[in-house]
Amino acid sequence: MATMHDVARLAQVSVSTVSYVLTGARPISQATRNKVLAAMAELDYQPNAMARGLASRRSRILGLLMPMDERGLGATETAFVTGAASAASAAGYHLVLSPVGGGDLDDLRRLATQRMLDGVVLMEVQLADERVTVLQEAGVPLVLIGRTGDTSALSYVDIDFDQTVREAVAHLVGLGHRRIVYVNHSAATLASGYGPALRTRDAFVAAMTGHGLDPVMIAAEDSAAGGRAALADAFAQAPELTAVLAMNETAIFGILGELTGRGLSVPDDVSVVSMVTSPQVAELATPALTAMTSPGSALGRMAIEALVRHLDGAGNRLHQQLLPCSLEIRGSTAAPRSRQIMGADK
Amino acid sequence: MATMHDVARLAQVSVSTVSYVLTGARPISQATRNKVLAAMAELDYQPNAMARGLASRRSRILGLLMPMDERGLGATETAFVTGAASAASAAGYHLVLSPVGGGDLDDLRRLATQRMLDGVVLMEVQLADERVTVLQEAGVPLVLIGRTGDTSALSYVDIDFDQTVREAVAHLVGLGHRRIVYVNHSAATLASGYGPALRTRDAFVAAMTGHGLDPVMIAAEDSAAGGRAALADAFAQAPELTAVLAMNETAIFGILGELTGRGLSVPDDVSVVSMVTSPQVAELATPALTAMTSPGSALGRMAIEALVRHLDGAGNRLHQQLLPCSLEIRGSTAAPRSRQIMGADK
DNA sequence: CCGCTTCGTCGAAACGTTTCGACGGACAGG
DNA sequence: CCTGTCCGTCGAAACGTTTCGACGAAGCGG
Repeated sequence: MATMHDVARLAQVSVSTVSYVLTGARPISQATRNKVLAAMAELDYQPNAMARGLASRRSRILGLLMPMDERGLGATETAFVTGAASAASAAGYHLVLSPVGGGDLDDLRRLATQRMLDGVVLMEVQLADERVTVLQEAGVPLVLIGRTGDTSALSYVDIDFDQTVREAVAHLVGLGHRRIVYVNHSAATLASGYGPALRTRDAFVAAMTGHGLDPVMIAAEDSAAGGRAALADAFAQAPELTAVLAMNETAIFGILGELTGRGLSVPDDVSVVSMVTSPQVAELATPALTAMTSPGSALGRMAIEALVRHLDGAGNRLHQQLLPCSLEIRGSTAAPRSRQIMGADK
Repeated sequence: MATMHDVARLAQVSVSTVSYVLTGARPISQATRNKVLAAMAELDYQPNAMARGLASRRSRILGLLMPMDERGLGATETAFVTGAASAASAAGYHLVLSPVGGGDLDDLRRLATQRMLDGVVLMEVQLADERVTVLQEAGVPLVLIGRTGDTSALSYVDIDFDQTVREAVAHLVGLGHRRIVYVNHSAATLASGYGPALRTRDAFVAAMTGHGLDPVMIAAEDSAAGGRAALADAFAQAPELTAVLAMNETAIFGILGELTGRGLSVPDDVSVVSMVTSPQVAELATPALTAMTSPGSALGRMAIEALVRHLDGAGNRLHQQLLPCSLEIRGSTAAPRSRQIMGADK
């Protein structure tokens, strides 16, 4: 393990000069720079991260805090992560993921307070999220993916659920559907203040009302069984439904199974649109699902970039940005066959 | 940010005494200890991780390196992670996940060589894995989840594929199945040296031969379409098949879809067993899949424990351990209906 | 009662960087 | 030719711990 001293000795310069070559904090002549670089290469020098962190009071490590429940990470979350990781690496930071479950708030506080993390990106934010409080108290720069209820003092990037839902509904209405059911997450999830569930609910009501239609929403457990039950509910509440819009990526497989079970075909009898879904998951179904694809990797990248800007630049401004999902039409949507449509364009 | 100096001053002891209270490296009288602890509490003291790491030359951070491809993390991988995280936290270490894709070997080398990680657990190991070489050269203690081809000098924990396959086959044979097809990962994956694919292939041949049966294996792409194609292949090679054993968690949905498409019912016409599958995924299908559930969280825990033992204890011994998946019988397996069975017990 | 361990504590030297003040020398303006 | 800037470099002091050697004070066997 060569140290800066070794490099300095070999290059016949002082230690501080080596440091300046590395950090660029002060100008160094090209000649000296080359000597130093040659010495570093010869010794295979690697700076010691701990010493650097201690002296500079910045670790150049960013944390991405992701709750890991037993359900696993969908492709959407994975895209966040890879987008964030490559952005961090481009900015000269390391990104570490920390699997903070619900219980380990203390662990989180310790991590934050030990000055090991320069900044943090928080995933899967609840409308009221204790983690945000803990981190703010610890004075750690913070960017959210998702939003708390009160966003006045927080930087975040999030999906534009409002526009996403509006586009999804517009697609179905454009095809001629009139009776559209929205399958959301479970009632418990809604009650717990899960932002996406709440925001899409409101957006759905708004979008449907805007078209002069009646919004029907069902809450479904995050499981195949939940999806089946939800579809039964849906037919009870709206027997003449011709389209389903589902937020619940897990339940959707149950919905499809139940549809088949009832002898209904997708998309001829019922059209299905899956919200905030990755292409990979959409392709799992038969037929492949028309879906609103989430801008996962872009969100991850933007979150990190905002954080880095906050750390490097003096700028204390908040970064608040929304990105809609993009509609990708696959095989699960079509014009409804039962009733002929009037007034629908195309 | 209070430092040790502040604590020492308040408690009227020397700095080193405070350090000994914290680390337990030398005995401290109960009276002094209490004074120090009181001072720490009063100042809300938190040790600085960087300074500690610099002075002690150990970061108390463990890395879990997981390749993040676009496919996302299944519940199995997630279980690894949570198991590992809780074990690390119990041992007084932090666990950070580093999403190392294929390309960033340099990034990995940097991370390892900057003495930021005390040790590393590697997931999804290939039979010939460059990452292992890089880390060994950097001198970072290493435990694998999975195995390389040559395991002579490596610590690892892995699934006991041999026994897992044997149990799965035994289950089907016990039900009376004779014509069993194994759907593995794709030919490309096999060629790339993906251990689980190769090991299960060999184990399947051995198990079937052991029962005096003919092993039929199909390679399937990791997609629903791949599964459908595989099933077509399977019927071409073994028209009278009554059971499918699938390693490919993604393809299995295509297999099920295709089965339904051909008017065959599960499990009455064809039994299906899914290998190395989490309960969550198994429940997605209709009917829920009989599956070999992977001991994910146990594997993660054991990997970390082995690593910590290696770091803390002087023991330089290798840790090599295999754990089988456990058979969980759900709705997708039953006795074959077409031919009556003779000689099958039960 | 004397020399020997053992126990609890202290002071100081690392650990490997960054960063600040200082200082020659080159260079420009007057 | 003198003075004031700027540029490139140096030396030394942090940064907040751990850890080592030392040293009094007990405790003990003889």
